[in-house]
Amino acid sequence: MAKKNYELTEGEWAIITAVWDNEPCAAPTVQEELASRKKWTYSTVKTMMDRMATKGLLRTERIRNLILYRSAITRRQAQSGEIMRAVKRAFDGALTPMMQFMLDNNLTHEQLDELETLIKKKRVESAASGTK
Amino acid sequence: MAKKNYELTEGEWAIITAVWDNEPCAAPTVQEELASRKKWTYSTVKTMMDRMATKGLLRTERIRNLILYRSAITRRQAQSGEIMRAVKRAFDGALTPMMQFMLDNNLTHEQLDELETLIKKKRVESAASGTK
DNA sequence: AATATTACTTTACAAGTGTAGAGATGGCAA
DNA sequence: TTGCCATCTCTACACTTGTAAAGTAATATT
Repeated sequence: MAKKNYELTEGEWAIITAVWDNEPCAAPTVQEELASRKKWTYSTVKTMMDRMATKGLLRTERIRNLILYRSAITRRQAQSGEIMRAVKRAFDGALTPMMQFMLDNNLTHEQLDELETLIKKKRVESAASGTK
Repeated sequence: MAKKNYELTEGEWAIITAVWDNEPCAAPTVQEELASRKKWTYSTVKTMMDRMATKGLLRTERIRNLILYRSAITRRQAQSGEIMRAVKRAFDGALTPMMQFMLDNNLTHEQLDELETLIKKKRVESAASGTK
């Protein structure tokens, strides 16, 4: 398995999000789905989707006159890619400093509490099975 | 104050990092500094730096035949921008889910411990002053 | 002064991304 | 059968980013 680091553009995020939510789906569906947020014409959406298919972000299946698209990467993969990108560029690849930055700058009281709970639970879980 | 969300490209990150470390500095300095990692010619570096100045990422001061560059944004601002970018695209703007994702996917035991300590300390700090 | 060195300026080009018009095509309604 | 509608295909263009060569100007060296 390749474990590639996917870095999607703004537009690609918009599109693949719509695909995840409707998959498998045709280009017009995606265009309509996005119509509220993005004022993209059908042409625009279709072009982007085809480019994404070429890149391996989407897969296509042709059924008679219709082309069905599905995502070729999972939401998790894309999310992970986005995080990796940030950590690599802005924190020299080190995750803990990045999390620390987020703690210091972006979180409220309640979110801190929430997080602490999560960590506790996480620790218990990973203790219960031989985790890295 | 504008509170803009800065999104730097890969190349811009490389350059501004060198600037932060040498500021104020001239383009040749930056080029030499980066020479090990990036095999960019002077021309390339200079072009990028001038574009960055135009964009407001760097500021310049001309002293006779020399142009001195300084960063126009702080490392923190750039880091924050990178995080905001990720959270906006990949987590619909919600920070806690992003942190949870990082906890679940990217961290080791030790890092979890580390983080918990940080959170504890953070909580004490913010309790000690009327924080949001 | 003549030359070499250093730093700057101008110009260019390819790939990628956002954006879309215009035309082709297949299937359904009148 | 004749159009109309949905969908697809082709082509294009501007802007950004990475990349750099070539030329010019200022300074330093001999």
